[in-house]
Amino acid sequence: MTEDTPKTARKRQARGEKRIAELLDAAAEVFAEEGFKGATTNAIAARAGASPGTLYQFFKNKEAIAEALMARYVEHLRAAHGEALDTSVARLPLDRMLDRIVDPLIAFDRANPGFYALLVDPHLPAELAGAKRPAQKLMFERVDEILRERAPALPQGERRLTAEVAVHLFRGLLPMIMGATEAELPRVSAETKRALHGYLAPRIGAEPASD
Amino acid sequence: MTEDTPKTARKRQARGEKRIAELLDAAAEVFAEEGFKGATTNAIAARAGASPGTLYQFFKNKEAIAEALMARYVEHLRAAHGEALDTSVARLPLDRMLDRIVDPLIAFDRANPGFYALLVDPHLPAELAGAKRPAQKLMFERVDEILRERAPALPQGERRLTAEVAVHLFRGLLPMIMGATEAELPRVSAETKRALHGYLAPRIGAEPASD
Amino acid sequence: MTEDTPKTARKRQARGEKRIAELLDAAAEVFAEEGFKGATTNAIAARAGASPGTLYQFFKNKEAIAEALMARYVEHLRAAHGEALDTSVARLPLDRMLDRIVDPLIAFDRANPGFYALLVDPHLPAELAGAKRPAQKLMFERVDEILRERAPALPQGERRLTAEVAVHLFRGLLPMIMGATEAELPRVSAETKRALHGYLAPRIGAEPASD
Amino acid sequence: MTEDTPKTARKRQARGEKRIAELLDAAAEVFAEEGFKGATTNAIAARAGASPGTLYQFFKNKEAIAEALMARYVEHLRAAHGEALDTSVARLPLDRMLDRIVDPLIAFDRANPGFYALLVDPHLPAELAGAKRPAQKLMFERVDEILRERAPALPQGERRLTAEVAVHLFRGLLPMIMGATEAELPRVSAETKRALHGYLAPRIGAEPASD
DNA sequence: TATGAATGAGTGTTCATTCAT
DNA sequence: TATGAATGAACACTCATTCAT
Repeated sequence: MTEDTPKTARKRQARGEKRIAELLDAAAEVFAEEGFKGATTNAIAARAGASPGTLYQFFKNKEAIAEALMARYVEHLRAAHGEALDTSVARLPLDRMLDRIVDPLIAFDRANPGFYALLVDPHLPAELAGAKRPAQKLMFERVDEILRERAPALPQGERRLTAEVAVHLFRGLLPMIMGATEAELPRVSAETKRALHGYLAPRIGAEPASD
Repeated sequence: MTEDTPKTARKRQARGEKRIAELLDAAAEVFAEEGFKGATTNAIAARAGASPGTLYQFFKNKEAIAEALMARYVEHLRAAHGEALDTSVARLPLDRMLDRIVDPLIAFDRANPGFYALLVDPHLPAELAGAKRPAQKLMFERVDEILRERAPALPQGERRLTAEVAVHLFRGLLPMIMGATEAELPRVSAETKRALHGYLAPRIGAEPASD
Repeated sequence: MTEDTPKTARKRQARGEKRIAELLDAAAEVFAEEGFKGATTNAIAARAGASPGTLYQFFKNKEAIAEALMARYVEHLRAAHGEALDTSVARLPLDRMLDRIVDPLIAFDRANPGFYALLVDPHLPAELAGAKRPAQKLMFERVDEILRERAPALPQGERRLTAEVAVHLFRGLLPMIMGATEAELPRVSAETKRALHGYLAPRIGAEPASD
Repeated sequence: MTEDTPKTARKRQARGEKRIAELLDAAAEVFAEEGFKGATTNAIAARAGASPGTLYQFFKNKEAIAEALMARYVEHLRAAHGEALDTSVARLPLDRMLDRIVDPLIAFDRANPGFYALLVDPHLPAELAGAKRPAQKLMFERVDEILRERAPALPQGERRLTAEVAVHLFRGLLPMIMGATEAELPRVSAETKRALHGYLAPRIGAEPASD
């Protein structure tokens, strides 16, 4: 019998995906600690309790690991603050809206320091730089979409710039967010929202447009 | 005469310092392109038209190069927006004040991409991480000082937090600032100031306190 | 099965240990020819038909190679003139006793020029200097033990000094021993024993004490 | 005036020789501490308060330094226990003879650890190995000469072997001699003589042949 | 004569990746 | 699928030696 029975195949695939998940978890830790360049494929494999050979059974090379990891992050991000949210959020007062957007983002970033490590690294190899795009795009597009919903009169160019700047402002505060203790977090979180509020209010108003 | 004549000694020293400057220039370029970890001491030496041996005649190791480079940046920064500026700036309307602070900073960062590369890298070796401190401190303290001048009533804790957040907001926009073409720059610059204005105005007022 | 079958594991381990042995053999040769400092890790790897990477898979650094080599020598030495010998040897007439001790030592040293190279080098790095200790101690203690058996009346201090001097006398002749052709060896060997006999006889007698 | 006046020339030469002496002193120290391979020409120059360039003004290369140093040692050795000594010494009782030979040698070696460092190093570059020859030859020939004087009946072959072995026995004890504190020295010295006495007495007699 | 910057081949070591099992 | 030994091109750094001044 050279073919697997379906059951065996499924089991094998399941095992493979578990391995992949373990390897990505390990990679996230090592990237978070050492950065992409500083991370060693051997260290990643070891952290996952696997051998280098096993690592390369699942990933073509180091870049591919980071790509897959980024892809997983994007997926999680998308799942977390799902599509549904968007429209409703745009109708809230600005401060409530920011609560709804910023809090889960902060939670996600703090829960996933590997995400931050990759996102923030300005010297990823060219191929990988592309892999951050989806994450950045995801955040940018979510914000852009909300802005469109919220301020339909805003010209597209200005809206896109606003969205991009807003994302970058948040990114700028990430080091503080990541470095804060649990006790310090509320203040940092409040400042984050204050900053975004200060930037956005003049453009989109503190209150949603009345219909 | 076993001692150099002063003239000879001075010439030698001048040559040495010129070499150091060339090496730091080269290092700045390579760090900007590849990041600290990605930069190769051989590449730095080659870029400076020197041999690896020469590089190590002046710098103990790779970290020392980055440290010296950072020190030079800090010195330049300090020279550029000298002490004198501070007090006067605090009495301007907020938007004028931001012009006076933000424009030279943007100019400096764009002129010194190596500075940005080191400042932003979250995975520098421990020894080097300390070398960024003075630069960060310089920026933070300048802002803090201005805030104190501008809003003496602001409690210290809040003031320090505000200063730190402001610096981080600026840093967050640096990727856009660095990546902008000369044509795009005015818009990016304007957005930068808008963001800082939005964040600071509620705390320190758009107009200076009347005496 | 995520575990190796015992057989596979054993085979892999066997391969590893064979490699280690090959690398140590190569190291012994290169150390013998060039001394520790003069030996190149690349040369050692090449001599073993391996790549530098392989060498470093098994040894942390150059020192560790020499340490492992020394440990192997000590082990062989211990195995060669095993414990059993000691007591019996002490009851022989001095010249017969020296035959029993000196001949295998000469054979060992000539068979292991790398041992000599490390033992004799007075400028090993500090860590490594400690690794010679066991070998020196082994030889010293064997002699000390024999002396105690042979001349129980000899005060400990004198006995220890005698043992140490005897070992050094032998070591002093090692260059002649190592450099001798097979044809010259008997004369060198005879002189070695004569020298030791001349030094030891006055202290412990040419004949064993009669019970 | 393109020619130096004799006085100037002499002064210059004197200065040159002083420099050479300083450089050799420095070299002796560094060789003693680090061995020949471990010594750095830069370290030697620095220790002498000179620049590398100056060092190479006087010595063709690192080997030449060691050669010159060895030559100086040989000269000093020769001066210390001058020719005159020989004949008289051979007529003394063996223990008195050994006092006369061994004590100054011990003193010389302890005073010149650089000598020991070079003499003992088995891995000097080929060219340099030759430079030790004169020192070894000096010691060997002195002993050989004394033996001839003392025991004219001894066949040449045996005599030469005896001389060589005696020199090696002494060399073997050098590590103890060099490492001994001033307080320990008398015991070590006594053992040295005892060992040589034990080896030599059977061949040349404890008392000089009566005329 | 003296300096010290300059050189560049070479050292120990690392690490992404491959391969035999 | 998994292992871990094997590879070899790089890398940071050194040092004997040369050269411009």
